[in-house]
Amino acid sequence: MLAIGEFSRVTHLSIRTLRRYHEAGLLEPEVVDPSSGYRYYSGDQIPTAQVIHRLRELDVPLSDVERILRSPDPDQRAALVAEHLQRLESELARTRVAVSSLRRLLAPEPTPLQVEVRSEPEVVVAAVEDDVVADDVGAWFAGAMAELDAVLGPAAALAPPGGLYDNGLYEHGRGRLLLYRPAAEPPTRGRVRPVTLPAVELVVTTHQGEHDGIDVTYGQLGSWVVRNALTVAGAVRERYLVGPRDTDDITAWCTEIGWPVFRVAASS
Amino acid sequence: MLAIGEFSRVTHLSIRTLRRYHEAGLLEPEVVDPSSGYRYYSGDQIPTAQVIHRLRELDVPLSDVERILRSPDPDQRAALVAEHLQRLESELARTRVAVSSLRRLLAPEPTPLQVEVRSEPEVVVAAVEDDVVADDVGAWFAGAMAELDAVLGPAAALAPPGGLYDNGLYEHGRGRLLLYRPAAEPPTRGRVRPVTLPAVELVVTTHQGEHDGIDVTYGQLGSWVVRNALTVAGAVRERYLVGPRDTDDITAWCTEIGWPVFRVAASS
DNA sequence: ACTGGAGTCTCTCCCGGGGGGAGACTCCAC
DNA sequence: GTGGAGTCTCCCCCCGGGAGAGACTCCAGT
Repeated sequence: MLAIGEFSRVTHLSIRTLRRYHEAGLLEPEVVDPSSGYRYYSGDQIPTAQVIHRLRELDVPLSDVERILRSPDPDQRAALVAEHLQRLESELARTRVAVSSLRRLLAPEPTPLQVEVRSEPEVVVAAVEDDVVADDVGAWFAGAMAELDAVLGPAAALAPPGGLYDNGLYEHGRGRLLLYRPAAEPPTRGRVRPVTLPAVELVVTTHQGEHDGIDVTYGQLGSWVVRNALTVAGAVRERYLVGPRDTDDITAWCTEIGWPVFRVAASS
Repeated sequence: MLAIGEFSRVTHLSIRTLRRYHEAGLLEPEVVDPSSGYRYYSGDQIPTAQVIHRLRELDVPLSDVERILRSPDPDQRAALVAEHLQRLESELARTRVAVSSLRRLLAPEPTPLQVEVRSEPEVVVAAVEDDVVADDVGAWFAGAMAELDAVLGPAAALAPPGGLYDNGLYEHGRGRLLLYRPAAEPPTRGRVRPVTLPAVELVVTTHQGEHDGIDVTYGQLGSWVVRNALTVAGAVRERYLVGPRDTDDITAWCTEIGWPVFRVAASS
């Protein structure tokens, strides 16, 4: 039996942290003296403590650490760990994107922007629509696109798919998302419905390359809108002119961004 | 001039976050209506907001973001950013270490441990000693070793260097560190002083490979100590038998860990 | 048996970087 | 002039820890 101080020395976890892990039910001391409240750990708990330590170093939340420790099956445990390693990997990808677009932002000469103003007529499309939290956009998008493709079939590549992004998504972190594909006679199946996109006046530009860096382009388009004394009205529209379904060359991807505005007199 | 909502839409920063950035002095609105408190941003602030966004995605603390934005010289700015990228890289290294030792921990068959009990005589060494916070151990170690080498000269590789690690370092995150090199006549220069290491009874094992995974070995040694009903007494000792000064092959590194104990009757 | 010091307990407060929501005020178009 | 959208401030919550106060407990030495 080890008192908390000794256990701390052996595991390199601070006394405070050990107490917190006890409180969280993550690492219960083998014995707790009911009168004094002293915690006593057994030597067998050292490996467990170290696993927790490692997982925390990987920024695995305590709740997930608990799930991993509680799962009796080693295979299942390995799967949970692998899941987190995957999360780390996607974070790494995110970091890479941030670095590259930071470079782009700090570049002395900003890329000039091709902006066009266009009247978009009302159109009926096959769409999937949901209220989504900002963090889930990626997953939702993949699912919605898959469902659209499943319902419409892959043949209908006549016109590129697109999406509408409710502004609440950026302002409050959640909002309505709509993903659509043009279709002659939009069916109703699963989450797919016919939806009428209203006619709008759009300020349009295109974003080249990886989709993650797109908010830089959003910002440039926003600057343009401000300089031209316009006001944004309604959900942003994106159209995926060239995307993962078309090519594996990420740099060739091309996304059109359309911002609805009020009363456009003339384009520049 | 953009109200906060519009600015949020353009920059993809949430309204709340923009308010916080204002409060933190990071991104002051161009105009704040003194009567209503309404914030109004100019289009020129969009790039700044996006730079902040990117830096935050790289987990740069707000205080450092501010320093980066405030530094007028682009070169200096680039240097600050590069500094953070380096931090990211070292974090990545830390992650890799955690992953590998997690694998080691979850391995079904733990490596058997060679443990030895040894009486260490009193010895006088050339040492650097300081109170150090846990996070600074790496930097302190590098500095102290460099100073020892500078004072003693590289020739004195007769016996490997070593260190004493106060237990408070693990229990409370800070404590006394001592790094030494054996020397016939320890000089007094800079931070280097002659220090007498007291005689102790040591439970000793060795750790192969990268130093970062060493706490797993600490744990194994701790288990051994517990199983053999011993009590830890005093600061842990490490000796760097093979280290970065000897070889670039990290897997060949070899660190001896010695834990002082009370009253050892027999070894196992 | 007593005592002192080290060890441990619980408690509250703090940090950073956000999110949630209440309740009041303001802006603007009709 | 009015309603609804937009915005304000204020307070509480989240995580995973760290800091410190004040009281209690353990244990070795006398």
